[in-house]
Amino acid sequence: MIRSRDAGSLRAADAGATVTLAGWVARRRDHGGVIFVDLRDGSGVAQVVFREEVPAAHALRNEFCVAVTGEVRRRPEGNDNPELPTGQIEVIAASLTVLSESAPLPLPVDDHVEAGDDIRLRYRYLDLRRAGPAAALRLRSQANQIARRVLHAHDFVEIETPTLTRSTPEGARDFLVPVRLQPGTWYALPQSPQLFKQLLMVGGMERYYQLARCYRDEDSRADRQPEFTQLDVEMSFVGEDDVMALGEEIVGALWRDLAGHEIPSPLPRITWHEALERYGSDKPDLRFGCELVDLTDYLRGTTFRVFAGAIESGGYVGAVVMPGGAAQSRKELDGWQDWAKARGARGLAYVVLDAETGEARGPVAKNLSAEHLAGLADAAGAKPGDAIFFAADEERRTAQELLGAARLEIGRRTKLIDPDAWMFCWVTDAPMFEKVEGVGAQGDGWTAVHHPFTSPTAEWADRFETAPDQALAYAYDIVCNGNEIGGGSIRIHRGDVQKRVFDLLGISPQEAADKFGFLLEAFTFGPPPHGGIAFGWDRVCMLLTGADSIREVIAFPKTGGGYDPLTGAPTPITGQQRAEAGIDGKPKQAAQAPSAAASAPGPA
RNA sequence: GGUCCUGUGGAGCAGUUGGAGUGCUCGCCGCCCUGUCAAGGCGGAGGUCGCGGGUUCAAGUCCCGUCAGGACCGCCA
Repeated sequence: MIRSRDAGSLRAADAGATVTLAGWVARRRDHGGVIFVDLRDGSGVAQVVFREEVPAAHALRNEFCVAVTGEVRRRPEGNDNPELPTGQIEVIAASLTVLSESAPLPLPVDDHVEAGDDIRLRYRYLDLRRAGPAAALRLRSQANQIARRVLHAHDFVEIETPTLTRSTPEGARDFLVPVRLQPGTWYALPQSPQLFKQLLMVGGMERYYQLARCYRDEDSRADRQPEFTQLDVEMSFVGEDDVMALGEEIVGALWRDLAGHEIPSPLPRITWHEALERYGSDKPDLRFGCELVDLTDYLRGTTFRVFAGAIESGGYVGAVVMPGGAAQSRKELDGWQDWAKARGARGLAYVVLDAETGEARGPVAKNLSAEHLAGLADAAGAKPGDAIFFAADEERRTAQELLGAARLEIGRRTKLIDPDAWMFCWVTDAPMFEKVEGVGAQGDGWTAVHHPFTSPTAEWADRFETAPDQALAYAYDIVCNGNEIGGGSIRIHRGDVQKRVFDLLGISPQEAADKFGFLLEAFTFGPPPHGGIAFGWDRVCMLLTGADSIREVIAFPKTGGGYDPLTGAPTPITGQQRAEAGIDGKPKQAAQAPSAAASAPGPA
């Protein structure tokens, strides 16, 4: 080793020791006759003192990579720096080796300066020399270890699955890879290891996990990248409660060790329908109240057309209260209309309650009857001085989600959200199916909310076809502070049930065989009941580090356009690459699952 | 595909009603400086105001387009 000690590990007890440190010049203070250099390595920072014996120190510049040998000394009286763990000591340099020089920096390596995202990503390796970004990656490493510790304690087996594979049934766009050896054919990068982990259950591995890289070709968000990581888990011979208990154990260990927070056990559970009713979201933020109020019955009979139209068509009118919202200016209240329109709503009706008299005012108030206005505050749970926002739609969920978004915005604007709080819950009993609008000749159909291998609940197993819009699944999401950090389900392991699900989804036996024949075939050989969960590992690490984007916990993230400013990927290819890659080749035969002919789904 | 915000020496920002590339902090270069710790002092270099077009006597500033980054909707568990 070039160094004998880590700079950040030095303490007063080390005084008198001769050490060799190696690291970077974080900062220098050149006084002419004496030069102080903050030497930074992976462990921290220590002050090195250069005097006339080491004149080369004058030439040091920021981020030069150096090795220094010298004696650790207690700092002179009054010169301690209580800000630094190493602030009681300094190293008196006897010799200096410049291991490599640094060009002038394109961005400051300085914890006090926040550079723009593009320049940080372009020079991510310099960004990572800063304490914050470095700590984020180190925390992620610890999170990985904690998860592995918990899972290995339960005899889980870490297994890698292919990334050059077939399309998986998650429903997003695939990234495709051309195959040179079979021109005209393509691998898909996995959107998750879903099918492989189920095959591993058929294979008797019983308990599988993997920190799996997943790929989805959809637009980025602060919490979405085209490639991301899941902690993927699957278990055999279990029910929902078993999977959720394990999930809680993992989350509990993470937050205990990395956030110093003890989560309640068991975590609260809320059904998917209740989450929408109360919070207007399938990933409710429980850090504050302001729950939605269903006013459909209360306002029945109103002549206000916006509400009456929704009610008469069997829809929903609801409200959310903004505490103190009556104090908003007309401009602010108009701003809510723009806010609502920006998310595709026609507007956001509101009533403000006079802070003194409680009288309801605002454009909507004129349209409501005296009786409806008189009881409105009580019905909505509002006080004088509050504002009440309404949403009405013939689709219950549409109106509720608008109110849910308004609720979050209220929480932010009125600072009702405690930034230090951790509020977890499970959202259970998700619907199995969601209606899809008919395309062309096809009428309306159904699509799987989770994926087509998700098991109906026992209650619905025999009759989900009778009311697909109401059928419930053994599917569960774990939510933290309004972020979905994981989700899973119990899978279908019976061929007859799987066939009925495909029938409802409009997937023909031929199509099922083409896409998933290998899985269906596997399920003819005694598949165990099984289920699992996958955590959005980037999001988990983002929350644990307090970052507001998963980019902060990814070593080399991409920009919103899928561009990597560091490597310049993606790039065009040469004509030769194109020819070799087989992109333009014609496949010899239509790609089929190997078992397509043998295993049209039938009773297992 | 859509909406919004941002783009000004290497970094982060300010730039008023349209009136000279003006300013601040840091960095960079040179000189000085023996106890600093986001050291200090003096001097200096460094600019296609993202790019293109338009309005105007005059554009960093107003308008249109475009590119890049960010946030969001659609999309995506």
